[in-house]
Amino acid sequence: MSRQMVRPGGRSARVQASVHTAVRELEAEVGRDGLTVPLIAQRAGVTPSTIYRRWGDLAQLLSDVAVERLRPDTTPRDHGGLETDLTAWAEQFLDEMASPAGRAYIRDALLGDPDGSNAGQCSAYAADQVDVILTRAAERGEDTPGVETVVDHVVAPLMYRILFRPAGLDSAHARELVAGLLEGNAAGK
Amino acid sequence: MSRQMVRPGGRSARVQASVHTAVRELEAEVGRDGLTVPLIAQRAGVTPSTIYRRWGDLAQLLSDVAVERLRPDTTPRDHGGLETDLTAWAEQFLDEMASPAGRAYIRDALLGDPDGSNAGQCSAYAADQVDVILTRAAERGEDTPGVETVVDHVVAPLMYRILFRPAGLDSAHARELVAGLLEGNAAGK
DNA sequence: TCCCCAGAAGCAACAGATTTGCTTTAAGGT
DNA sequence: ACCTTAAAGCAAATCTGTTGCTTCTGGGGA
Repeated sequence: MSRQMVRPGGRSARVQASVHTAVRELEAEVGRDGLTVPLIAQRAGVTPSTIYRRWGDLAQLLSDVAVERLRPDTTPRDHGGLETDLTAWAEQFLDEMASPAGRAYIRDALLGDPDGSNAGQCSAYAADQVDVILTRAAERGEDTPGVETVVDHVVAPLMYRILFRPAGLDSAHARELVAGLLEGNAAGK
Repeated sequence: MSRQMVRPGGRSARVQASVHTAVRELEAEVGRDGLTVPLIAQRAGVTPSTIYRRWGDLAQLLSDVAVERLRPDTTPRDHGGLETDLTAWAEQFLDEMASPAGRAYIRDALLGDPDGSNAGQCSAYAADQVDVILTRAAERGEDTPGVETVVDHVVAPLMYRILFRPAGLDSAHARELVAGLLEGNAAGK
């Protein structure tokens, strides 16, 4: 389980917040590679051992912060039709995730994640967004594929290329994936 | 570039070999999390600074070792038909990659890989295997999709789930992906 | 063949990161 | 208001990474 929910209202929460803030500020100031636990602790007004005890190590702390930053901040825009909605969403997803910053967050999220829960969270974010789009389409009466199908045929290929083949990845490919999905089998699962 | 090819015949090569061996042995003895650079150095009969200078840090060393272990050791078996070949390959791929050990190697390969070359190598291994299968099918006169299509619709979904959604992943899903690919559009790209 | 050079490895001292036992603080429940 | 307990602070001990300098090794040229 992520270390997010720890006595939501007390000192722990304050510490957690100040540590997360310190990470974000320092990342901007000294860069991703300049981050160290003692440095973060100092900025957060906390002792290093607090961080070590709560997060284990820098990797897990960064993983937590990365997941936060990967949380979508808006609901997918409604363009009036499934294909346009999905295409626009996929393009934006790719844009955000394939950027150097996005890649770094994904890596951090995966890296400090012994049990896979943070990675699962990221995947859930994407699945939720897709679900919103599909539900909307279904309400319009459109014939929609299942969330799993979209994840397999759109989200996964994009993420795979982001992680394993940094080159040759553009929004045209995102559009093709969506198009291929909808023409082939609009009624998957 | 991977740190593999360094003066293939001299002392460097011996050091590299003994370090890699030490990593594999120790991983078996103390477990993935018990590994440290000094420990590996001692076992390899080398000073820690040698490792730090050549590999930078533990993550990058592990990444190198992981890529080695992810290299397929056999050519995909020939079952006489595209669908059977692909299905069998996908099931085996999933088996190997989704195991705890496989997941750990993939993570290691991805994480200690600043420039993405090790990840690219892993992806290339899979693509090569798929290519062998497709080429064989084409020679039989079968109608085959392109390698990219197979990577997008079979390899990527499997890898995505392995990394982001450890649960609910079985060979049935691998079979479905292959079936979906071949029924939908046998002549992709 | 012998000698020289460049690239690696060894060594050792150092800086800083991590771990840990114990003490102190403060949320949350009664 | 009091108790319980999880979490934070503190400080000493330990271990990991870093660095300057020396020594070794193997390949190439005279």
